[in-house]
Amino acid sequence: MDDTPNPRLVRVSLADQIRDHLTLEIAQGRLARGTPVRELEVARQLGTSQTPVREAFRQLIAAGLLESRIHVGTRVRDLDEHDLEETVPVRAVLEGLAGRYAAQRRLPEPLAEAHRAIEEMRAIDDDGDRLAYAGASTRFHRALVTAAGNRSLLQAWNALGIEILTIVAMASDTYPLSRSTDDHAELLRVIEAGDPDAAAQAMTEHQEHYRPLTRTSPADAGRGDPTDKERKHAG
Amino acid sequence: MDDTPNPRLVRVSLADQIRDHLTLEIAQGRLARGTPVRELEVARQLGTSQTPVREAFRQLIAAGLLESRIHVGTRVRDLDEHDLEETVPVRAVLEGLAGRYAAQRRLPEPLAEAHRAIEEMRAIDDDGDRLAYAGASTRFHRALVTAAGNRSLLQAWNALGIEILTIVAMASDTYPLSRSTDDHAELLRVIEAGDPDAAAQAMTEHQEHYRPLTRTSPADAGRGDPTDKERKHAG
DNA sequence: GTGTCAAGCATTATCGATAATGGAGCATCG
DNA sequence: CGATGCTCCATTATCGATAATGCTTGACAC
Repeated sequence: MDDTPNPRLVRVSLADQIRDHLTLEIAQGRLARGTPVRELEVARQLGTSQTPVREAFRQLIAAGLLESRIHVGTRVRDLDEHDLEETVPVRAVLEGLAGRYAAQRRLPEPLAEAHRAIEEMRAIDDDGDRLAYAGASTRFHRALVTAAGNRSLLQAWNALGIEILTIVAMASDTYPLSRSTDDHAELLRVIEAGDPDAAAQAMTEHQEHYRPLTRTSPADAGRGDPTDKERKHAG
Repeated sequence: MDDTPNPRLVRVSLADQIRDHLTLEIAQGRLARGTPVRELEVARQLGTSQTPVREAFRQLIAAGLLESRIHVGTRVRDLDEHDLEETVPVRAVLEGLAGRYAAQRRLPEPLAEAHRAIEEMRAIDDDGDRLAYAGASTRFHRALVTAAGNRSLLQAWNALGIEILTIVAMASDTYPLSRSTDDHAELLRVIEAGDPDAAAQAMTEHQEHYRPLTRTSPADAGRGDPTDKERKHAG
């Protein structure tokens, strides 16, 4: 029923592998924005048939990394800082809600998974594998959203395609990893302390860390984004 | 780029038709909870091949209406009141955020679409086609979320599978339609008035209307759901 | 010069068939 | 008797091929 099972146990389908492959191609710039991607062409390159490629495309379209017009073609979406930043207020309200529930319920399994993710983060140096770090970070956040024990919440959060956005963001930025790990550990501590209001606030404010990460052009700073105002309402 | 294009213009794929067909079968009780549904069997019944059925299954799994175990089988998920009620706080925070943005931006197109949806609602009597009403209601809410002008927000909201849940909920309940239409019209009025705080609050509180709709067993009332507390934080 | 139409083309959408997988039940071993 | 391994079966996952569609281009009429 959980549509995001433990990746260490499942994740065998060709579709998922193809999705991850394309994600990396895009994140690391080998597939430029606007480039057309054709199902059959990708299938040929990767030695599969069209079917799993098609499923991968669907996932990437849902995540906003590709765009497609019916019977015309699919291409790499022009994903800019604005797109990444747009997710911040949405994550803020969703994860704020998740923090509140998580602190109330403190489900052992997801919290244990969050701890494991942090261990994984700690094992990566500041100049270590940023890609692996992105994966651990995503796993941490997903664990906390899972800890809320609300299926719909997880569903909405999953739809944001955080893995993919995190990979895209981390592929180009240089946020200090060790500090990020400390931030995450603190977050988990607050949740485990069990104060829902504090947890909600901490989770919401944590999103602030991701904002500068997605802002590479100073021009973006002045845009009239109502996020800050929203944030105080989000938890 | 909008992954929810105007249904009056597109919506031709077999996959979507199959998805809607199965949704109705489930909502109207012809497919009971726990019933196994097989890709090839559905394909045979509907006179298509496995491929579009497969895509429909994916959508329904994402929406929580089906559940599937790899290489084992897919069946109708046991969707109870709790599942429906679970979506309420998530919708509350998302639509609260949407209301805030919508009031700030007041994008003409989505708001016009919201007005059209209300006209469609008004055209349906209290004892009219509840299914058509469910569609109009969903279109209204989607229009408002679209009016927020935040792609990620729409993405997360879409993932909740509101169409489907609304159909499921309305298939069995008897909420007075005319009153519901008035509620929606008032919501739109507040947004068009342009006060972000008021709009956010109105949207969030509107979810309260859906709560009793999903509560058929009094036993649910006492469950320790933190939603009420959350609501005041959600906008 | 501009609008309209049709044919060709690129691409996705769908199809029917085959391969691969996990589970259930039976036989066998300890 | 209980545990273990094997075989068969149901079902999904994948495949290769074909059908259908929307766009583009160029001819042609006005």
